Amino acid sequence: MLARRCDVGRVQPVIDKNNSSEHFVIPSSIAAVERDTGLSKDTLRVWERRYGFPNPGRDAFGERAYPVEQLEKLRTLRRLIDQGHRPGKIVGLSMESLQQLARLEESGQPPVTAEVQERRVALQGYFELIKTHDVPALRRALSEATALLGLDVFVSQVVAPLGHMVGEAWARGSLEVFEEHLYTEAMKSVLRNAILNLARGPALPKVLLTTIPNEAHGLGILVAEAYLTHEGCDCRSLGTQTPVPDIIRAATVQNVDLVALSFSSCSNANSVIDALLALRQALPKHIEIWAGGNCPVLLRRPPKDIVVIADTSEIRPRLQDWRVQHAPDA
Amino acid sequence: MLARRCDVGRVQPVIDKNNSSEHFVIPSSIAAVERDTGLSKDTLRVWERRYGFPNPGRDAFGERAYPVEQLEKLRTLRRLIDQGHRPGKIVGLSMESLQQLARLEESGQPPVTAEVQERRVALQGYFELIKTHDVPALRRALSEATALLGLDVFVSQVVAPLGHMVGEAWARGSLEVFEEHLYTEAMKSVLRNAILNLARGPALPKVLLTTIPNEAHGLGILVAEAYLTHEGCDCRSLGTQTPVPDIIRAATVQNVDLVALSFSSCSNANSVIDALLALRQALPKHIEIWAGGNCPVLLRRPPKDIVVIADTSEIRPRLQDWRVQHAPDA
DNA sequence: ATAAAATCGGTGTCCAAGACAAATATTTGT
DNA sequence: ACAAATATTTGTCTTGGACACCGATTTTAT
Repeated sequence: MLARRCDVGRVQPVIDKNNSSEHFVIPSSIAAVERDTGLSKDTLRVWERRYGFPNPGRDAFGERAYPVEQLEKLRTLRRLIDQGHRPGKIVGLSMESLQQLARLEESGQPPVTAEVQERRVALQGYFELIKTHDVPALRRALSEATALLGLDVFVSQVVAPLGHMVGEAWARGSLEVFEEHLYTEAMKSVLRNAILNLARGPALPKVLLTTIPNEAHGLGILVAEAYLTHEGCDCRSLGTQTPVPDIIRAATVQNVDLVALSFSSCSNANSVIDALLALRQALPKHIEIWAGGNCPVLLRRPPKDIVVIADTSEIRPRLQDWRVQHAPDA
Repeated sequence: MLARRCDVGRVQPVIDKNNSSEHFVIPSSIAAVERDTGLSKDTLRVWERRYGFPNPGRDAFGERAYPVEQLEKLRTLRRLIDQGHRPGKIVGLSMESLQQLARLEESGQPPVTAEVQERRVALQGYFELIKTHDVPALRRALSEATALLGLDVFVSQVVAPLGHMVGEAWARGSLEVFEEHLYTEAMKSVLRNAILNLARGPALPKVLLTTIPNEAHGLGILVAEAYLTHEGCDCRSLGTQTPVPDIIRAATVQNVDLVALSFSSCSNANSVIDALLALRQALPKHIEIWAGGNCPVLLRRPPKDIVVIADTSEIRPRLQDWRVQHAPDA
């Protein structure tokens, strides 16, 4: 009887900090590390070769076995790299240095306008609801704010800055990933509700919204849908992660005027431009492609004939442009 | 000046079927094929080596360039393999044979009970709304059905069989992927609304719901959340794609009684058991782990100490078990 | 002085061919 | 007929090399 991979190897005794009772922690395979960090197997191997980190042990079958500490450091590295740091400069640093580095980032670019300043207290309140994991209360509070401010103001003065706060807190490690998930769920719920309550007018343009595979963050397209619906557009969302050929089919069959895609900062840069090029290439000229989200590569090398939306405030003028350009002349 | 990868190579002239004007179709890189088919780069290369398919050309840099037809065939193959076919038996077949094979599958296992039979007409109606892409009407129809039948009956007699119909239609190619996305979005919207309208009781057990990374299908956890909330549980959803370490933290910090995960048929088998083992290993014994969804590997080799939910009808008795087992004795 | 072009180290992805554990199918033995 | 042993299939992991692309600096041209 052969030993099974899950039975032997990759097991190290570790003392639990909380209850001090001994238990075992299974080091992760390279596939699991890829899954949990978003770093490709190729990248993990080439870092090991070049920088000496990660430095995984080997299980009984000679395959890489990453201890939990290294997985944690890799996750921190990923965050910092998404923020603009270069791998070669930071992989050698200790975990403490990395956390310090993340903290420094904090006071970088404060996206605070005068109006936002006024809402600081409210935002802080939402943030504390996130930290206490009280999703129903958060949802209620956000929902009230929507009703009070109106959808467009809510988006620009609450969703955007709160997203910034959450992103920053996450980047410097003071907000757990699952807490960010809780926030995202609450916000999505509120936005969806707001969209449903709007009168759905068949006004132009007809918009298709989605994200490409590997881009799991769906908050962006919801914000866009909320804004566009509020402006009277005819929105159709495919949800997240639609394969590129299917985006093409949907846009063609449904005869939409523009395709709106959202990209987060954790999206793979090559994947983003590749998908945008393929889309632009396959779709007829008269269908516009809008790409939004806080994805660095969109600003650094914006592909030809793609409308890049760097901020929600750009949506309205862009929409005006479109409507002027496609004014009734038939 | 060096030629850039996106400028040269990988371009083939093709005649457009619709307007017969010539345009160019860019063959896909191996990364794009992985993105759009879900087949790993390793798998794509090893299939090529063993079976001679796919048989991509090479671009100006010697890298694989997959024509669209091959990408389409790969997507069909993926569908059939998810259905239980073996790669070696079907990769050599022509596209026509594959489609025929998919059609044969259709009359396989009809999951029709007497009650379901009664609802056939209604289900057919929903299906036609999907095919006409009328999402608002679909949402309205489904919403009415929820109110009429009650959430539990709606789940078992509408969501489940309709999901089957959609899955089958998709498998035999008579439903586009984007149409499945439209259906999913509408259903999610209806379920979310239904959940919000339920009184949120703080009754036990406290449940954490999510999916692992690489598992994008969020309908499963929504169905579970609807059912469990209807049964009075205290549900907290993290949305989709939470990294395993963060599921562990969320479950620990929020002190939940059980973690419910959903897996679709397209989820990678190794990833599934790996994640479940890691979770079971890291979480204390008193936290139950439930794994649901139509993922074949869950039934074939259910991991130790994991509760496998093969059908929504199993949720209620399982919940009973839990409540009996954890009856107030303190 | 300012803009465009060439240079250069850093970085991720791709390639090849081999190895092998685990999953599945088939044969053998009782 | 059914269980155990054997054979085949299949996906993932391995190593080490190659190179296109990115960002920044330096050089050249206007």
